[in-house]
Parts: sequence; C-alpha cells; structure tokens
Amino acid sequence: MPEHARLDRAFFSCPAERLARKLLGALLVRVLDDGTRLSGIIVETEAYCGVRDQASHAFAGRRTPRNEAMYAVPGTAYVYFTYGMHFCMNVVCGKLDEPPAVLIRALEPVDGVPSMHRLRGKTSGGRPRPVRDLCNGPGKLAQALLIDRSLNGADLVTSPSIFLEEGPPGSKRRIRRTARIGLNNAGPWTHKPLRWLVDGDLHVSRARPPRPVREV
DNA sequence: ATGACGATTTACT
DNA sequence: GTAAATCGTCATA
Repeated sequence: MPEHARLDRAFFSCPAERLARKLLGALLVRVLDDGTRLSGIIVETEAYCGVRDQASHAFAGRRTPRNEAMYAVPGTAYVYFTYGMHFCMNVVCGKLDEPPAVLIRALEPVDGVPSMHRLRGKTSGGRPRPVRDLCNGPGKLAQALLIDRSLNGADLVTSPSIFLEEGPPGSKRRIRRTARIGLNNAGPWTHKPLRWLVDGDLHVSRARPPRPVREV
C-alpha cells in the first residue's frame, strides 16, 4: 500500500465546484485506532455551493450546532447523521467562515478491503458482498471506513485518523457531470450539474450493473 | 414540547 | 418500482 503526498490546506482552499472535480482520483484514507489503513480512490462527488445553494445545509447562512464545521477552515471534515442511521462525509472548502463543501459519494476500495467487508456486514442472505457494493454511496463508504460523529470537525490536513492523498497517477479517465442525488426542495438548484463522477466506473453509486454477456 | 423531514440504504413485490 | 427502517435536527408554538 504505497503512501503518496498528503493533500494540503491550499488544495482545499477553492470553490466547491472546483474541489469536487479535483477530488476525483484522490485517495481518501482512514487509519483506525489499531493502525488499520482503509482507503479508496474517490470516483464520485457533489458540490454544495455555500449560502446561495438552496440544497446546502448552510443555505441562507444557516449556522447551527450540526453544521458548525462547515464554517471552519478549509480541509475540515463535516460529518452528519441522516435518515436515523447513516453518516455522510464532506470536505469543507472555500475560505474560513464560508461554508462551501464537497460530499464524497463513492470510492473504489484500495487498502483494507477485508476490514471494509467486516464493517459493512453481510447481506441479508448472508451472501458475500461484491467489492463494488462496499463504498458506492455516501452512507456506505462512511460505514466501510468507520466514519462517524467522532470525525466531525476533524482537520484533514493534520489528523492522523483521516486525510486525503494524491491518487495513483494514470487514472486519467473521462469525467461526467449530472444533477445531484436525493434533493427535494432545492428550487432551481435541484437540477444544476453539481455531481461529478468517473464515467463508466463500476464503483459509483447508482451504477448500472453490466449487461450479462450471453453465453454461447 | 411537538412534529415533519432528511445530501440513504435495504429488502421486497 | 415501492416502501420501511429509524432518530437527530430544526422550525414552530
């Protein structure tokens, strides 16, 4: 498991639309208390564009105990709990006291795949879970990397437990943009193309399963 | 104090 | 495709 250069403060100090694109291909790394290294290449992100974005938790300058981390220094993790059972992780960007952020929606697992399998649990039938189902959604990757409340507000630039690294070179693939997933009443922001994903990657959320090849 | 809802996932028809 | 699971958060009172 090769370790690459860690992403620094300057990398995160940009608008959400730019960070969402730049994070594709980067490596999200989680180091557990026992030293286990879990990581994956980011293949899907969504930009939340600060106080003007009706879909953002910080829309119109909303600032509550839950979303306080969005206003912290760029490179801060914003982890929130939703639907009574899932965590989602964002990377805060922009400038201090401004709340743009990027939701990490899917990873291609790299390090610690056996641990991810254990953390995600078995399927209802007890059948083995395909690797592509470990991190292909914001709630799933949080579960697979043991990302929870305790990481909210963590500084991704300095934390030993969670951070980002430059991805392996050569992952130069085609990037696609779509509307964001799961939005309800975000008005004109609902359909803006603020979701970035690696086109055709098997590890993105809502990926079409490959059509079975007819046997001869 | 109360109620509606959510940047989701899963199982089931 | 549809629906249930499940609870913290926030707006309203």
